[in-house]
Amino acid sequence: MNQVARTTTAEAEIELGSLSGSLGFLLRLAQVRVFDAFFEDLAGEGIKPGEFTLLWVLSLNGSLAQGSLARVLSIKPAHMTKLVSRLVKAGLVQRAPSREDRRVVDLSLTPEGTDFVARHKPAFMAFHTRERDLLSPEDFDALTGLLRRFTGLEKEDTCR
Amino acid sequence: MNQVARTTTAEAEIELGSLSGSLGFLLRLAQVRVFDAFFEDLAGEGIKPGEFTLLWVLSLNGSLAQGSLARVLSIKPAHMTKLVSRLVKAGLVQRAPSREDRRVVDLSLTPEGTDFVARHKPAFMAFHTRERDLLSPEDFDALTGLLRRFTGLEKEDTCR
DNA sequence: ACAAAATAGTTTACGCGGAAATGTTTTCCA
DNA sequence: TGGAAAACATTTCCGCGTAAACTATTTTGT
Repeated sequence: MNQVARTTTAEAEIELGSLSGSLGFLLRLAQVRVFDAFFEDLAGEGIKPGEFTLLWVLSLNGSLAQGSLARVLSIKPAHMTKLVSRLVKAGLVQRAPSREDRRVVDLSLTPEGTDFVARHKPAFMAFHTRERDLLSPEDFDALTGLLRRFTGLEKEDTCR
Repeated sequence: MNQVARTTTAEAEIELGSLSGSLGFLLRLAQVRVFDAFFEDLAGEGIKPGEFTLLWVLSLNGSLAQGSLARVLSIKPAHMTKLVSRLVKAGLVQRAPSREDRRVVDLSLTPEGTDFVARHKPAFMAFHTRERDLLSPEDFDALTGLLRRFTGLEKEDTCR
């Protein structure tokens, strides 16, 4: 677990120099913090962030090519194979060779996978609202907005 | 047919649902992006972010207890031991049992370590300025400011 | 048409990072 | 004071994630 800074006197005064303005360093610290919050909430559920994200996106899109999903989630192909294999073994996801291009593998949820997502959706949404509580509402919106722009996810208008 | 008819063109329109507002998801994407930028710049230098961060902080503080350094950088003790061992083996860092408390290990740079940091400081600073170019200046400052507050690194007020 | 290049996914081998258990030293307090 | 509890580092074991090499398909160039 992440120790709450039992800040001995010297520890608070450690000089970080330009590190404290480094985006990479700050992003890492922030991610560690969110990760801790995730497991505080969902430790007992047997869910891991990456796995549930994959199931979630599949549940929203029905069926997707494995490669497309990998690119959208910034998951490398090698890792994707293992991630999907785990979920297939768990009976939540099924692979099917695409009929249009026999190189690609189409992924979709099994009935069990659909049920799994439905069962855990409340905890997932609860975590999102809990994320918000780590900052003031306006700071949270500002932060996610900047991150969306930074990551190129600024697709604000859904096809309308 | 529905949205899946053509997976190649559908990639930009994959539905992410509440994921696109999830802080954890966005932080992960952002970190991947910064990580890529780091290796674009410093691939040939044989530097890895975590290792150089450790050397950097040591160079600014002279000597630190291993545990303090771990807490400040949010590195788990188990990982810290391995990280330090690598740097000791590389001749850049030296361990010394603390005189005051023989449980703690004090870390400091070797002369070679000091020289290493000095040699690579320009590339390190260049990467920081390059990080800034991934966003507009005001967005960058806003983002890092919010992250500092979020991570509890709010060392002082960002005089408003 | 057909060899060369490109693309999708898998396999293999390895490094990063963490949890739990261990050994040692220090602190606490009865 | 002496023994239990805590703190620090390390070791062992395991999962996450990537790079590089490989197989199988499709596309492309001539």
